[in-house]
Amino acid sequence: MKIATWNVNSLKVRLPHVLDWLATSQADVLCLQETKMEDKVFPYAELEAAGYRAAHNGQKTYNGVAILARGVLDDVRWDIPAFADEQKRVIAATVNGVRIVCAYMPNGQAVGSDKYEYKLRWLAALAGFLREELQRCPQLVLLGDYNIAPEDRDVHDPAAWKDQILCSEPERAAFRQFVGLGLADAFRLFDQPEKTYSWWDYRQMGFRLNRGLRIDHILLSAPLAAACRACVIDKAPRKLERPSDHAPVLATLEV
DNA sequence: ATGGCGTAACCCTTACGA
Repeated sequence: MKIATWNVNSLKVRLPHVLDWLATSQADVLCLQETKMEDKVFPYAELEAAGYRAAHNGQKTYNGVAILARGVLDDVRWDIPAFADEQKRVIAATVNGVRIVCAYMPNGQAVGSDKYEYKLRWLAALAGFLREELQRCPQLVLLGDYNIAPEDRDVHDPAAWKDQILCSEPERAAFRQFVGLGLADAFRLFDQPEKTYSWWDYRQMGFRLNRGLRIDHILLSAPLAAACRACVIDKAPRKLERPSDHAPVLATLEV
Protein backbone atom coordinates (compact mmCIF):
# COMPACT_ATOMS: atom_id res chain seq x y z
CA MET A 1 0.00 0.00 0.00
CA LYS A 2 1.45 3.34 -1.07
CA ILE A 3 0.35 6.38 0.93
CA ALA A 4 1.25 9.95 0.05
CA THR A 5 0.71 13.56 1.02
CA TRP A 6 0.93 16.72 -1.09
CA ASN A 7 0.10 20.34 -0.49
CA VAL A 8 -1.10 21.31 -3.97
CA ASN A 9 -1.71 25.06 -3.38
CA SER A 10 -5.06 25.10 -5.25
CA LEU A 11 -6.46 21.87 -6.65
CA LYS A 12 -8.16 23.81 -9.44
CA VAL A 13 -4.76 24.88 -10.78
CA ARG A 14 -2.95 21.65 -9.92
CA LEU A 15 -5.42 18.94 -10.95
CA PRO A 16 -3.42 18.01 -14.08
CA HIS A 17 -0.28 17.57 -11.95
CA VAL A 18 -2.22 15.47 -9.45
CA LEU A 19 -3.65 13.18 -12.13
CA ASP A 20 -0.23 12.75 -13.74
CA TRP A 21 1.41 12.05 -10.42
CA LEU A 22 -1.21 9.46 -9.41
CA ALA A 23 -0.52 7.63 -12.66
CA THR A 24 3.27 7.64 -12.27
CA SER A 25 3.49 7.09 -8.51
CA GLN A 26 0.74 4.46 -8.38
CA ALA A 27 -0.24 5.77 -4.95
CA ASP A 28 -3.15 3.95 -3.34
CA VAL A 29 -3.93 6.87 -1.03
CA LEU A 30 -3.10 10.53 -1.65
CA CYS A 31 -3.86 13.20 0.92
CA LEU A 32 -4.12 16.76 -0.36
CA GLN A 33 -3.87 20.07 1.42
CA GLU A 34 -4.79 23.60 0.33
CA THR A 35 -7.41 22.50 -2.17
CA LYS A 36 -8.80 26.05 -1.79
CA MET A 37 -12.25 25.08 -3.05
CA GLU A 38 -15.74 24.31 -1.85
CA ASP A 39 -17.06 20.75 -1.89
CA LYS A 40 -19.53 21.54 -4.67
CA VAL A 41 -16.72 22.18 -7.18
CA PHE A 42 -14.39 19.36 -6.06
CA PRO A 43 -13.38 17.29 -9.12
CA TYR A 44 -14.91 13.99 -8.01
CA ALA A 45 -15.69 12.90 -11.58
CA GLU A 46 -12.17 13.46 -12.92
CA LEU A 47 -10.68 11.55 -9.99
CA GLU A 48 -13.23 8.76 -10.33
CA ALA A 49 -12.25 8.41 -13.98
CA ALA A 50 -8.64 7.96 -12.81
CA GLY A 51 -9.75 5.23 -10.39
CA TYR A 52 -9.92 7.20 -7.13
CA ARG A 53 -12.70 7.89 -4.71
CA ALA A 54 -12.42 10.97 -2.55
CA ALA A 55 -13.54 12.62 0.65
CA HIS A 56 -13.11 16.39 0.87
CA ASN A 57 -13.35 19.00 3.60
CA GLY A 58 -13.14 22.30 1.79
CA GLN A 59 -13.91 25.99 1.77
CA LYS A 60 -13.50 28.89 -0.59
CA THR A 61 -10.05 30.50 -1.07
CA TYR A 62 -8.17 29.03 1.89
CA ASN A 63 -7.29 25.66 3.43
CA GLY A 64 -9.20 22.55 2.31
CA VAL A 65 -8.09 18.91 2.68
CA ALA A 66 -8.95 15.72 0.83
CA ILE A 67 -8.22 12.00 0.90
CA LEU A 68 -8.10 10.20 -2.46
CA ALA A 69 -8.15 6.42 -2.39
CA ARG A 70 -8.35 3.52 -4.79
CA GLY A 71 -10.53 1.65 -2.30
CA VAL A 72 -13.54 2.48 -0.17
CA LEU A 73 -13.30 5.33 2.35
CA ASP A 74 -14.95 4.24 5.59
CA ASP A 75 -15.76 6.12 8.78
CA VAL A 76 -15.06 9.57 7.34
CA ARG A 77 -14.70 12.35 9.91
CA TRP A 78 -14.31 16.05 9.33
CA ASP A 79 -12.40 18.53 11.52
CA ILE A 80 -11.12 18.07 15.08
CA PRO A 81 -13.99 17.16 17.42
CA ALA A 82 -14.35 19.48 20.40
CA PHE A 83 -12.29 22.21 18.72
CA ALA A 84 -14.39 25.02 17.25
CA ASP A 85 -12.67 26.07 14.02
CA GLU A 86 -13.91 27.81 10.90
CA GLN A 87 -10.88 26.60 8.98
CA LYS A 88 -11.09 23.33 7.10
CA ARG A 89 -7.84 21.60 8.01
CA VAL A 90 -8.57 17.99 8.91
CA ILE A 91 -10.24 14.98 7.35
CA ALA A 92 -9.94 11.34 8.43
CA ALA A 93 -11.03 8.07 6.87
CA THR A 94 -10.28 4.35 7.07
CA VAL A 95 -8.92 2.71 3.92
CA ASN A 96 -8.03 -0.97 3.79
CA GLY A 97 -7.99 -1.13 7.59
CA VAL A 98 -5.61 1.82 7.91
CA ARG A 99 -6.80 4.97 9.65
CA ILE A 100 -5.76 7.97 7.54
CA VAL A 101 -5.65 11.37 9.23
CA CYS A 102 -4.95 14.14 6.71
CA ALA A 103 -4.01 17.52 8.19
CA TYR A 104 -3.14 21.00 6.99
CA MET A 105 -1.59 22.42 10.13
CA PRO A 106 -1.66 26.19 10.61
CA ASN A 107 1.21 28.30 9.29
CA GLY A 108 1.44 30.58 12.32
CA GLN A 109 2.69 33.62 10.36
CA ALA A 110 5.17 34.86 12.98
CA VAL A 111 6.29 33.68 16.42
CA GLY A 112 4.20 35.46 19.05
CA SER A 113 1.42 36.53 16.69
CA ASP A 114 -2.27 35.70 17.16
CA LYS A 115 -1.93 33.13 14.38
CA TYR A 116 1.00 31.56 16.20
CA GLU A 117 -1.09 31.19 19.36
CA TYR A 118 -3.84 29.66 17.24
CA LYS A 119 -1.31 27.26 15.73
CA LEU A 120 -0.15 26.00 19.13
CA ARG A 121 -3.72 25.61 20.42
CA TRP A 122 -4.65 23.82 17.22
CA LEU A 123 -1.69 21.43 17.48
CA ALA A 124 -2.61 20.59 21.09
CA ALA A 125 -6.21 19.90 20.06
CA LEU A 126 -5.06 17.64 17.22
CA ALA A 127 -2.87 15.67 19.65
CA GLY A 128 -5.91 15.10 21.86
CA PHE A 129 -7.93 13.90 18.89
CA LEU A 130 -5.13 11.55 17.81
CA ARG A 131 -4.86 10.01 21.25
CA GLU A 132 -8.50 8.93 20.90
CA GLU A 133 -8.14 7.80 17.30
CA LEU A 134 -5.10 5.67 18.17
CA GLN A 135 -7.09 3.83 20.83
CA ARG A 136 -9.77 3.00 18.28
CA CYS A 137 -7.39 2.40 15.38
CA PRO A 138 -3.92 0.97 16.10
CA GLN A 139 -3.00 1.14 12.40
CA LEU A 140 -2.92 4.92 11.98
CA VAL A 141 -1.06 7.37 9.78
CA LEU A 142 -0.98 11.13 10.36
CA LEU A 143 0.14 12.89 7.23
CA GLY A 144 0.03 16.29 5.67
CA ASP A 145 1.56 19.74 5.72
CA TYR A 146 2.71 20.15 9.32
CA ASN A 147 4.23 23.59 8.80
CA ILE A 148 6.96 22.42 11.19
CA ALA A 149 10.58 21.63 10.35
CA PRO A 150 11.29 19.14 13.15
CA GLU A 151 15.07 19.46 13.30
CA ASP A 152 17.86 21.70 12.02
CA ARG A 153 18.78 19.13 9.38
CA ASP A 154 15.32 19.76 7.88
CA VAL A 155 16.25 23.41 7.24
CA HIS A 156 18.52 24.73 4.46
CA ASP A 157 19.85 27.53 6.69
CA PRO A 158 19.29 26.68 10.36
CA ALA A 159 21.01 29.84 11.60
CA ALA A 160 18.73 32.11 9.59
CA TRP A 161 15.63 30.18 10.61
CA LYS A 162 16.56 29.74 14.27
CA ASP A 163 13.49 30.40 16.46
CA GLN A 164 11.58 31.64 13.39
CA ILE A 165 8.15 30.45 12.37
CA LEU A 166 8.08 26.74 11.34
CA CYS A 167 11.26 26.17 13.38
CA SER A 168 10.53 27.56 16.85
CA GLU A 169 11.00 25.35 19.88
CA PRO A 170 7.27 25.25 20.85
CA GLU A 171 6.41 24.10 17.34
CA ARG A 172 9.11 21.44 17.44
CA ALA A 173 7.85 20.37 20.86
CA ALA A 174 4.38 19.94 19.34
CA PHE A 175 5.90 17.71 16.66
CA ARG A 176 7.63 15.65 19.35
CA GLN A 177 4.30 15.36 21.15
CA PHE A 178 2.97 13.50 18.10
CA VAL A 179 6.02 11.25 18.24
CA GLY A 180 5.31 10.76 21.95
CA LEU A 181 1.91 9.34 21.07
CA GLY A 182 3.78 6.47 19.44
CA LEU A 183 4.10 7.87 15.93
CA ALA A 184 7.31 7.59 13.90
CA ASP A 185 8.54 9.94 11.16
CA ALA A 186 8.52 7.60 8.16
CA PHE A 187 11.16 9.63 6.33
CA ARG A 188 13.67 9.11 9.16
CA LEU A 189 13.17 5.36 9.29
CA PHE A 190 15.57 5.20 6.34
CA ASP A 191 18.90 6.62 5.23
CA GLN A 192 18.15 9.77 3.27
CA PRO A 193 20.15 12.16 1.12
CA GLU A 194 21.24 15.24 3.03
CA LYS A 195 19.42 18.50 2.34
CA THR A 196 16.19 16.82 1.32
CA TYR A 197 13.24 19.17 1.64
CA SER A 198 9.54 19.20 0.77
CA TRP A 199 8.92 22.93 0.31
CA TRP A 200 10.81 25.71 -1.49
CA ASP A 201 9.87 29.38 -1.74
CA TYR A 202 8.64 30.46 -5.16
CA ARG A 203 10.78 33.55 -4.89
CA GLN A 204 14.48 34.15 -5.43
CA MET A 205 15.09 30.82 -7.15
CA GLY A 206 14.40 28.94 -3.92
CA PHE A 207 14.02 25.58 -5.63
CA ARG A 208 17.01 25.89 -7.95
CA LEU A 209 19.20 26.88 -5.02
CA ASN A 210 17.59 24.16 -2.87
CA ARG A 211 16.66 26.67 -0.20
CA GLY A 212 13.98 24.51 1.31
CA LEU A 213 12.38 23.12 4.42
CA ARG A 214 11.07 19.66 5.22
CA ILE A 215 7.64 20.49 6.61
CA ASP A 216 5.45 17.78 5.00
CA HIS A 217 5.48 14.54 6.94
CA ILE A 218 4.11 11.03 7.23
CA LEU A 219 3.91 9.78 10.81
CA LEU A 220 3.18 6.10 11.38
CA SER A 221 1.85 4.23 14.40
CA ALA A 222 4.07 1.35 15.58
CA PRO A 223 2.40 -1.44 13.56
CA LEU A 224 2.67 0.63 10.38
CA ALA A 225 6.25 1.75 11.09
CA ALA A 226 7.16 -1.94 11.31
CA ALA A 227 5.51 -2.46 7.92
CA CYS A 228 7.11 0.56 6.23
CA ARG A 229 9.56 -0.31 3.45
CA ALA A 230 10.37 3.11 1.99
CA CYS A 231 9.69 6.82 2.27
CA VAL A 232 10.74 9.36 -0.34
CA ILE A 233 10.11 12.95 -1.31
CA ASP A 234 9.45 13.22 -5.05
CA LYS A 235 10.90 16.47 -6.37
CA ALA A 236 9.78 15.81 -9.96
CA PRO A 237 6.44 17.71 -9.79
CA ARG A 238 8.24 20.76 -8.35
CA LYS A 239 10.14 21.03 -11.65
CA LEU A 240 7.01 21.31 -13.80
CA GLU A 241 5.47 24.50 -15.18
CA ARG A 242 3.31 26.27 -12.60
CA PRO A 243 4.23 23.88 -9.78
CA SER A 244 2.96 23.77 -6.24
CA ASP A 245 5.60 25.10 -3.86
CA HIS A 246 5.46 21.69 -2.08
CA ALA A 247 6.60 18.27 -3.28
CA PRO A 248 4.71 15.04 -2.52
CA VAL A 249 5.96 12.63 0.16
CA LEU A 250 5.35 8.94 -0.48
CA ALA A 251 5.55 5.97 1.91
CA THR A 252 5.38 2.31 0.92
CA LEU A 253 3.75 0.00 3.49
CA GLU A 254 3.54 -3.75 3.42
CA VAL A 255 -0.08 -4.00 4.48
C1' DA B 1 11.61 47.12 6.78
C1' DT B 2 10.20 45.49 2.47
C1' DG B 3 9.79 42.64 -1.37
C1' DG B 4 10.64 38.70 -3.94
C1' DC B 5 6.20 34.75 -6.26
C1' DG B 6 1.79 32.52 -6.69
C1' DT B 7 -3.24 32.07 -5.80
C1' DA B 8 -7.88 33.80 -5.07
C1' DA B 9 -11.44 37.28 -4.65
C1' DC B 10 -16.02 41.92 -3.02
C1' DC B 11 -10.77 40.83 -9.15
C1' DC B 12 -6.17 45.59 -10.86
C1' DT B 13 -5.54 45.96 -5.06
C1' DT B 14 -5.37 43.20 -1.05
C1' DA B 15 -4.79 39.02 2.04
C1' DC B 16 -2.22 35.14 2.84
C1' DG B 17 1.15 31.66 2.57
C1' DA B 18 5.97 29.60 4.55
